[in-house]
Amino acid sequence: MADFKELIAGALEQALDSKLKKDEISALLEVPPTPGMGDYAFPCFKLAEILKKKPNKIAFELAEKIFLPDGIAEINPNGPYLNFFVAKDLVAQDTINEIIKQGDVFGKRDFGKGQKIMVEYSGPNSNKPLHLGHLRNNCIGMAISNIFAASGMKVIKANIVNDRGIHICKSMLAYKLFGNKATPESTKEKPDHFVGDYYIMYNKMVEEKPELEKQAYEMLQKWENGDKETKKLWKQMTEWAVQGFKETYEEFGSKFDTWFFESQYYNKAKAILKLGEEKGVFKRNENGALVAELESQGLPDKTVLRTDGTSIYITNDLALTEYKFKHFKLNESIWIVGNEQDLYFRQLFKIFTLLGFKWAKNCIHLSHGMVNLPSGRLKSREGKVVDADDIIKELEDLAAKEIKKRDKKIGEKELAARSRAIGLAAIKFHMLKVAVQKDIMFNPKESISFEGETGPYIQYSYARAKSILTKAGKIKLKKFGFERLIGSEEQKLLKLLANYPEAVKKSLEQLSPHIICQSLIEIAEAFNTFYHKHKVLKAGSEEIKMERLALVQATVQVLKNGLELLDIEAIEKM
RNA sequence: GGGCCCGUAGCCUAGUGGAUAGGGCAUCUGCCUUCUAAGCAGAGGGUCGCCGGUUCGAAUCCGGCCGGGCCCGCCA
Repeated sequence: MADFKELIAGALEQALDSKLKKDEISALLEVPPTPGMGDYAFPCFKLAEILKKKPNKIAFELAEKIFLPDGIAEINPNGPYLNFFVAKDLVAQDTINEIIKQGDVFGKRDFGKGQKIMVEYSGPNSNKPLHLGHLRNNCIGMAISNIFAASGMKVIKANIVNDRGIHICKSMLAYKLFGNKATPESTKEKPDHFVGDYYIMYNKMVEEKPELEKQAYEMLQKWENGDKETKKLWKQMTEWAVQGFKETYEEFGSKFDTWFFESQYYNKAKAILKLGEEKGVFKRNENGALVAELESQGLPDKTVLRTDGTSIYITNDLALTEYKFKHFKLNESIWIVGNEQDLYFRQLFKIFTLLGFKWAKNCIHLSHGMVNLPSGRLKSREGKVVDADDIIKELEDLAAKEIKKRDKKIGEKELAARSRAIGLAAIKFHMLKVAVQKDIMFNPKESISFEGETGPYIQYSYARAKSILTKAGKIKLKKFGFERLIGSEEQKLLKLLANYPEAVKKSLEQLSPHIICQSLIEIAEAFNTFYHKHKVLKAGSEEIKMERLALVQATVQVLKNGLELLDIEAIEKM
């Protein structure tokens, strides 16, 4: 694709007798607020400092002096800005040809080739089902994985199940006391919900019988000591929970290449703990617990091993992270975890640095905001959550209702597939369109709609465009000059399409999937405007029809590529 | 008390130094015998939390304050 920025920067460098270098100029170039002002603008404020002249005057003089490169149609000084108009037919030609030539890889690059990264996300606790917060986490995890992969990196998606600790013992205790050997099969319950119900039961019971808490801790002690009966119950309940998670992941589309279980790593930290003691990073405190001294690093100290020698959560991460880097030969590892754990990760990474691991600097915590309900914070202890399975079902049902309104004769199977695609698109886009660090308020009644800036809107635009191509039949794209796509609607759409790879690049650099969402919204809006203004199949001439079809085809391609990165299905019928 | 994050119309949100703060929801007005109206065109709605500073120029950078969230466990 012709790099107009490059062209302009080159011409400006020449006109400025290299007073500014090409890449400095390129960095200064911006896009004017309205298309009528031009395609690119060079602000002259920096030059005003260097040349000690008024920026308006500089812009004016530059316009006289500059040599117009091929592809630039017009140059126009506008106050302190020098505005450039690129040749419209060239924009169309370049953009469309490039998109159609690259097809599914348009927007992808290969600068990450040979690099390997692990994306750890989801991280459920084995005592209860997934909730709304996990859904946001899963959306970010999948999108970030896809965005990394689009840079050519090898991505390993990992899940860690927190299957060890007091929380699962609480579910176990309630089951032991009141379960009567029931099973998910016997009660016909989804197995993770089955386990979660006992957790809620425990928390209700413990208010009346505080001694249950002591019993739960005794159970944990038994578990730690390898008590056979306790382990057996634990194994059964963990299996139920994980089986349930897998069903939810399957339905939601979350994929994992590898699974870690805390119970398998928490006691493998001996070597790293010893190393830390030798290096003086970990010290015994007065009670005999092992503590990472971080005060001198501006962080609170962190206990890494209890007085009684048992592990806490970080003990697991210490062992597991070292294993990850060694075993998978990672270049980087990224944890997708909510911002409530910001301090925890700063401590963890600082410990790795102090221990002298050279990969310590390649650990990233992608911290995201919480999902809140109008009634306040999600509290799983009280069962006060929006359950993941419930919300998925609710949105799919809502989508099904909308589909049936429009298509009365739709078959059962087709309806199920389409409503799933649309329902999930609504959830995923809603979770991804907001900057990751922000908290989200989730109002089940109002938060998710199918209109406006939503997943279904993008899908709808795609389906509309695709339907034109289908109706057009087999088209043979001849070599066009595309001098018929110079109207403002076409040009706006073309520019947004051309800008899509930049959006993908930015979303990687800033670890921000919402930049891709924004790009797709703008493309869909521009396409719909174009759609209403111009008939494609009933165009005035065969030439116009073919050129417009090419534009539609390019739009279809970009929307499809973008939705794929967001893990949203592009569907041909709505 | 300390640390981190957030504050942009009734609600949600984009925008980290540049031109008139960009969208969406909701409200109001038009547009389906015309390639899918989950759409399009248009209207109204803003002290960019407040105060000060830096700058030719601040929603954006710095300082202070106010409001909200999270964290500061030998919990995860």
